[in-house]
Amino acid sequence: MNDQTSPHAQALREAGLRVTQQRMTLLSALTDAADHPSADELFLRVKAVDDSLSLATVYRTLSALEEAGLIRKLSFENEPARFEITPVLEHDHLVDVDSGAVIEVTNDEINRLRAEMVRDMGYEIVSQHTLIRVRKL
Amino acid sequence: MNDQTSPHAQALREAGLRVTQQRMTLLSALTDAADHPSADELFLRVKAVDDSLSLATVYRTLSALEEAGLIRKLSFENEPARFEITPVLEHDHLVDVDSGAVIEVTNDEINRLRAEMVRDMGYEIVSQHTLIRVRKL
DNA sequence: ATGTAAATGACACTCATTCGCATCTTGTCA
DNA sequence: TGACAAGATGCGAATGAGTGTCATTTACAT
Repeated sequence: MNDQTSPHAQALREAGLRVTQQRMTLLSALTDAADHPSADELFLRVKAVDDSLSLATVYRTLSALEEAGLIRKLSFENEPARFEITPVLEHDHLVDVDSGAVIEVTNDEINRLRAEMVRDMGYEIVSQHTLIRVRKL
Repeated sequence: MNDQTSPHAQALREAGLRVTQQRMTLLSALTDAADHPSADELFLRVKAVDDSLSLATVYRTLSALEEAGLIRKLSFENEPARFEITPVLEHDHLVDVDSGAVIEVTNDEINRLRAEMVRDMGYEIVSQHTLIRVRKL
C-alpha cells in the first residue's frame, strides 16, 4: 500500500483536500497518538518525521481536517486546543483537576437524551462536547 | 440599602474578597446582562459606569469571582471566554452555528446520569459544561 | 486615624493562533 | 509526459486574549 491508496490519502481525497506529504504526516501522528495532543505537541512529533514542516502548516492542516470532519478539536479551559481523530463512538472528557489527566467517557443514555432534547427544540446537532472537571473522591 | 449591605457586597465578603467599587460594578454588570458577555464586552459596559476601570481589573476580577464560585466562565470554541452569574440551576448551552445565538438548556435527567457516572468512576464533579453546536431543522 | 495587605491602572509582555506573501506541489488536461 | 493554475507550504510578521510588573491607591482591622 503506497501513499496514494492508503486510508489517509483516500480520506483526504474524499474530503476534497489535496494529498500532501504534510497532511499525511499529520494524520499519521494523530492516529498514532494515544493522548489528545495540542497543535504545539503535534508540531514537535511531526518535526521528528519531517523537519521542514512548519507550525503554520500544522495549524492550517488541523483547521482543514477539522472542517472536513476527519478530526475533532477540543477546547479545554485555560489551555491550548487539543485534537483527536474523529471518534466512531461519541464521547466526552473528564479532566482530573489535580493530575491533569484526560479520561474519555461514553454514555449512550446521555447521548440519546441529549439528541432527543435538541430535536424536540427544533434543532439538529452539528457537534457537541461535554467537559467535566473532576477530583478523585 | 447601601453598598455595604447589598447582596453583592455580602457575597464578596463571604467569599473572602474585599468589597471594591470595581467589583461591585462588575457584579452588577453581569447580573444585569441578559446575555453571556466576554471580558471585553463587559469592559465596555463597565466603562460606561466607571470610566477609569481598566481591562486588567476586569480580567483579574473575573478570575477572582470565578474562583470564589460567584460567576462561571464559559469556554466556547474559537472565541474569547464568556461569563455568567453562577446559575442556581445547572444548565448547558446550545449555540446556533448560523445565528450565533446562545440558548440555555436544563435537563435534570442528563445531570443526574452524569453525576452518577462520575461518582461510579470514583470522582466528584468540580465543574462541568456541555456545549452543543446546533442548526435549525 | 493609621498601618498594612490587597486591589487597581497603566502598559509591557507572553503565548496561541492567523496572515501575507514568495515559493513550491498537486492534480488536471492537452 | 509537460505545462499550467489552483492550492499548499514555509517563513516571519502580525494579531488578540489574557497575564505580569510595579508604582499608587484603597479597604478594613485595630
